[in-house]
Amino acid sequence: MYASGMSLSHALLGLLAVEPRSGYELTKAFSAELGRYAWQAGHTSIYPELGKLAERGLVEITDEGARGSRTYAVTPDGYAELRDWMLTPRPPKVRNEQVLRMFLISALDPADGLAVLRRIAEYTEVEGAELRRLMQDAPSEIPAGPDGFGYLAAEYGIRQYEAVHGWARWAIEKLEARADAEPA
Amino acid sequence: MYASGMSLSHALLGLLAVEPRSGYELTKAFSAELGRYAWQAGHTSIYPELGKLAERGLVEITDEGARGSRTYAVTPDGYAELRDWMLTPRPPKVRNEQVLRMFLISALDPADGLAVLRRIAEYTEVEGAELRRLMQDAPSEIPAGPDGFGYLAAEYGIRQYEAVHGWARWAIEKLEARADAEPA
DNA sequence: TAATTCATGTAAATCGTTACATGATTAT
DNA sequence: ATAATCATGTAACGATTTACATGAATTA
Repeated sequence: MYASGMSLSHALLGLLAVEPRSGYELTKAFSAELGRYAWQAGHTSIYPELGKLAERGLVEITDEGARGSRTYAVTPDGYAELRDWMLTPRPPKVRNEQVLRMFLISALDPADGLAVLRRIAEYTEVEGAELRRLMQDAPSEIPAGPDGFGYLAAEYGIRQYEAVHGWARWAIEKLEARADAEPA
Repeated sequence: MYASGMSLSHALLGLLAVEPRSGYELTKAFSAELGRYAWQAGHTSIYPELGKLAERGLVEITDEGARGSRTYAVTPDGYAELRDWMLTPRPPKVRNEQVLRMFLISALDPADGLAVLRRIAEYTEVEGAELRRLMQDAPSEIPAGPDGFGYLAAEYGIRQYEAVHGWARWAIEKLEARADAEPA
């Protein structure tokens, strides 16, 4: 039933399964951690997709508030669809510009490659430190309800930045060693 | 000039900057590490994109071989475009189903969430071990030329798997602690 | 009252995937 | 001979982005 480009629908089902929200609030979620590490989407794809999910009975409008806002929640069918997608392994599909740049570093001449690596090492350090600072004030257990989401995500981000930072430093060392060995 | 969904063109420029190749060989590169961690693409998008890059003078055909195969190489303009893309920071765009699943774990009930996490912990261990085994036979310096590419990529993959594995084990512990604290 | 934020939408263009299609060369 | 691999392409459909558009409620 599902073609494979359709993860937006599952992202929406997942967010709504955590907590009912409006299209506007969903849009904000995508511009936070979710969009940063996992899946990005703008309101122009979110609103039509909510309509399709509602047509298929996977979400429903549970509340209408000020300024025409509509709160959506997952239906039992929607939760079943989400659960199936989460538990069924599928061949992973990836599209990450940042990682693409890392892979293409060896296509540049060494000086340019080093410049790119140094920038990566720097921003991963800055961003990682910021996330770590945020997590210090957080509780030591996964919060129940909606906040558990951000908790898992933040820790993922920290470890992600640390890994990329370590890799960049490793690559810089390797590249510098090669530059020393074969001088231009 | 460039709209932002256009990283395929830069992936192609990068691969061709490392080494001239045919569309068929480029397609194979995308089904290896590149497609696994950074950017996936099939031959049906690669061939038309090569045509467009050639029209714009960023790549050129340098050889035609058996079975109608055409070898492409980057032109100086193409290298300039690649360099600019590599060195100019842009807001990152991410789309990764695997990571999306990780983020949505707290949307499932704890038993399902644990099942997903355990699968993640397992496959990251298996895949990481396999890559590490491959890297043991590799030289201790970045190989010059085309092989440098795979070297950087493999090390990236190893660190990536380790990071996700560590995160999954951390999350499993946290979830189990919560399950103990608030029994159903 | 002016600016900002909240809140939703449509249309055109671009991009990507799936399905379909063809034929040459090499290995068994 | 047959199967597998090499090598390229097109067309239809689906997904995504960019640009355009509107208006209500809140804050300064």
